[in-house]
Amino acid sequence: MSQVKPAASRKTRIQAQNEELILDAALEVFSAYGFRGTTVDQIAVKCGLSKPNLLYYFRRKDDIYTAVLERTLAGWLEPLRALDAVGDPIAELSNYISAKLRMSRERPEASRLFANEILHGAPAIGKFLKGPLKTLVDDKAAVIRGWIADGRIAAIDPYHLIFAIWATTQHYADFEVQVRAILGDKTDPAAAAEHTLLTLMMNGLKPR
Amino acid sequence: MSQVKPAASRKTRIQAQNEELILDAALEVFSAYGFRGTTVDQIAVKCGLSKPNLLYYFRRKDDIYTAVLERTLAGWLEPLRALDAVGDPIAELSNYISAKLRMSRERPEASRLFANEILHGAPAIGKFLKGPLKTLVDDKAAVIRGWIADGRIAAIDPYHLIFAIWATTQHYADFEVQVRAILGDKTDPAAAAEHTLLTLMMNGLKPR
DNA sequence: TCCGCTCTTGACCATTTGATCAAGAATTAT
DNA sequence: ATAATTCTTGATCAAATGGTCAAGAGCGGA
Repeated sequence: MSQVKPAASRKTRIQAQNEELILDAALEVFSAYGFRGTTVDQIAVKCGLSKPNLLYYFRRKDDIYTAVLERTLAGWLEPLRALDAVGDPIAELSNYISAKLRMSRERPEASRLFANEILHGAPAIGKFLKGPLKTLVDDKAAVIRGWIADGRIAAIDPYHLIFAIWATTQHYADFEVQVRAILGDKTDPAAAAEHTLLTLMMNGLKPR
Repeated sequence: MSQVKPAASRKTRIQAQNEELILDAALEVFSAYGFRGTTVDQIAVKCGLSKPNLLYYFRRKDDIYTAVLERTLAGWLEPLRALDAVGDPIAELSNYISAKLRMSRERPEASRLFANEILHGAPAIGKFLKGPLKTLVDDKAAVIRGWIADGRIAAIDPYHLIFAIWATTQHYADFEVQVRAILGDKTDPAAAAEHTLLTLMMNGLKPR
């Protein structure tokens, strides 16, 4: 009786290593094809493991999916968390927009993974949306409302402002093929996008 | 030799009727579950036909999908087409935003269908994006550029302005569950959303 | 009414795919 | 070294699913 729960013991080196391999591959595949559109075998091939081996680490396809979501979720909200009530409103919001645009450019798969999940009714992260996410947004909406009360930015519904920022920034990841189709993938649209969005929103937020 | 191509003859009453039934059902199911996530049987059940009967009208699942896309595509760009170079810029753009928001509210399935298609690389409408859509957007971008040249609105990249409008308005359809999770589905967010977006953008577009 | 065409469906097929399992290979701890 | 544990995989299964087919039911025009 050395241990009450040996099953929950520390992870092996190989375990940690392979789980990371799997989750990296899974993010790519799930974000590209969605949950139903992805086969376990695709993930296995992408990370160089056999299908049964992959299922040794994650018993069900579903487990891989939720694991990827959870791992990605953690960092996703960081920029919003950083929105500081004490800072200058325009600078804070500009920073937030820039950070979100950067994430769209650097981690488009993460954005697409969430987009797909939510688009299909958020079967796996529905509770997260109504819980932690709502809490965070409520919190930051209060911050923005404070700025409005102080007359530092225009009077605008904070929730819809946040939605507008999410929508415009994530658009460049989620709808990338459309953006490329229209802009003709000559230049990286990132710079122009950032300038345009910041101009539009910051100008739009200036107090009356 | 009465007819050279009898195969391409007029549609039967039953044919027209059932094809509509099928496409209506298919829009609902495809928009909710995506292409791979949808089974032919789901569509058949939803419209009350047997699976083989459904496949009598559309030989392959793919055919149903593209038919739905095409039928929906037609009306989708109407609001943008209506953007009139002769009208008042602020009024024209406000109308456009309002129209897009209305579509998000009244036909969210259509929005989600496209969102899913584009999110997954637009395998079925890629050519449409690079062709007709790009042409239309180029055209309207020129209109907006004209307004800017005349000093009637602020100098903003027209393409990214259009993207911003698409993103913010379609967000309410594509990410509906998230919006509801955060707002708590007590009230229809439509009114507040419209007011916020119009304020933000029109204020943001006022000439320097 | 009768004939040809359209429409409908139960049964069936082949493939894909998530998941299992037993047996062997590799690692780790003692 | 060697026993115990962890990893790995070929073979295999059952269910789901896109699609076919032949035969019968229904409809419309002459």
